Amino acid sequence: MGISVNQLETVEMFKTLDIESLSFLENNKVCQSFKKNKPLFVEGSYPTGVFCITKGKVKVFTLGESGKEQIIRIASDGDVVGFRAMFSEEPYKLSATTLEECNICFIKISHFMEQIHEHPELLQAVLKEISKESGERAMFIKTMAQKTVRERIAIVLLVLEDIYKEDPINLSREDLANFVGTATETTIRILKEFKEDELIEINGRKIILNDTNGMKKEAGY
Amino acid sequence: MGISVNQLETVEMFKTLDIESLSFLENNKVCQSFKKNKPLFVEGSYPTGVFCITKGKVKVFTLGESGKEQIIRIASDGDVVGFRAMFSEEPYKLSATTLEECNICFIKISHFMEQIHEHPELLQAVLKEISKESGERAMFIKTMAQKTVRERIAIVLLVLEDIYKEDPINLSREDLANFVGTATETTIRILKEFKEDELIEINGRKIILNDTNGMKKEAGY
DNA sequence: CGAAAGATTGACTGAGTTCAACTGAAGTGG
DNA sequence: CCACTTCAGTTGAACTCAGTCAATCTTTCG
Repeated sequence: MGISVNQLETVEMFKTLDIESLSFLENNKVCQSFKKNKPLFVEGSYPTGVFCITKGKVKVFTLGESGKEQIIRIASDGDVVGFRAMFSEEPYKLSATTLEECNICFIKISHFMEQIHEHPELLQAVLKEISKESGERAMFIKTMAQKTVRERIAIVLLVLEDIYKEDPINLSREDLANFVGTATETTIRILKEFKEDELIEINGRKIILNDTNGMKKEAGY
Repeated sequence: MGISVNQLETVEMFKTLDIESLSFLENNKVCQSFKKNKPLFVEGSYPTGVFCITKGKVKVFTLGESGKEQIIRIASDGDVVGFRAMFSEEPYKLSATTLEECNICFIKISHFMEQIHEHPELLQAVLKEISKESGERAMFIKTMAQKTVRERIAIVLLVLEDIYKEDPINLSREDLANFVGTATETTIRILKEFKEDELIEINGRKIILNDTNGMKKEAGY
């Protein structure tokens, strides 16, 4: 834990900030290393600040009555999580947990809001981010309602490819299933088919996409 | 069509505005009466302004490949639709169509943005609105992924009860199905069961909720 | 009044869930 | 370092919820 410099530069949402306000945030952040499977925040509690991921992956999810997680988003380096609840003035509707070891900078609400009020371009960036998010979620609703499980698995693999970039996709089968919105067993069965069709390679829990175009066909676009 | 006064007072999002900026919007709005089934905007096109509903209901939806609509929201008197795309600087991801005869005030982007920049409280209200929307959509994703069709129909009926208030719910079976994310036939069958269990009354296409608590049980809360 | 659209019902089918058993990998403590 | 536990991953089989198709009935509206 501690204060360190020049970590927020990589944060997408802060790209539009001038040096002055960026360094204000830099000076007021608290950076911390998180082990795997550590919660950043839990649905129902109230936000105290925002989390900027500088290294690692975080799952953002919500629990159903049965205790089953629905993953809404996998956040990665350069992403900010937990800012939505700040502006809706509600408790968190979602929880966030690290998927691997992470470096995360925490910025207190008061400091973040201070910069927002002084720097309209940050507000603009936040508004744009939340607007995009809301639009993507509408599309996700449609996907859930209209696509088969097979198509949804293909879609999620394509989304994850973007997030994991060069690296193989590295999620438990259960997390994968909870992102797709299906049973773990179904996920495993369909992954096996994709492997047999040479769309992916499987090394233990790691998945490598071999044929992005083929996968897009599976996704039904 | 034409200009008329004091219509925007009923718009929830403008409640925080002072008289001065409200009257600016009043003076720059264009009010229009829309017949049933008229599109306000279509996904893929670019926003030119926002739509304030002063009378009537509007469905906000997106089309799947098969041509099936997924309804994301039913907007009503006092709601503003079509502002999300303005801030994400993208084309519309959703379409909006009137469900009945509507009175709708249109405010051009330039006028809306002008007020936003001059009146931070409007920006605050917009940000809050979009944040809430995004949170609700995350919950909707979970509902789609984890709830049975029967539960989802109950949930949608409860949502619609809030929107239609005193009036009976008045949607086609197809629209209802497209909100729930299911087939029309399934919707009809389950509505019949709810009627037999005396949770609802059915008069043609109109539905009256008799037993809100019973319906909440069906919704699984 | 007649046509067209929307609502309803029945029969059938199949995608995906659930349950149960088994395998393999990864820790963990003696 | 190995035996033991534990958890993730995998496979099989049975079952069921919900979708599809087709026919019919009802309402709406020109």
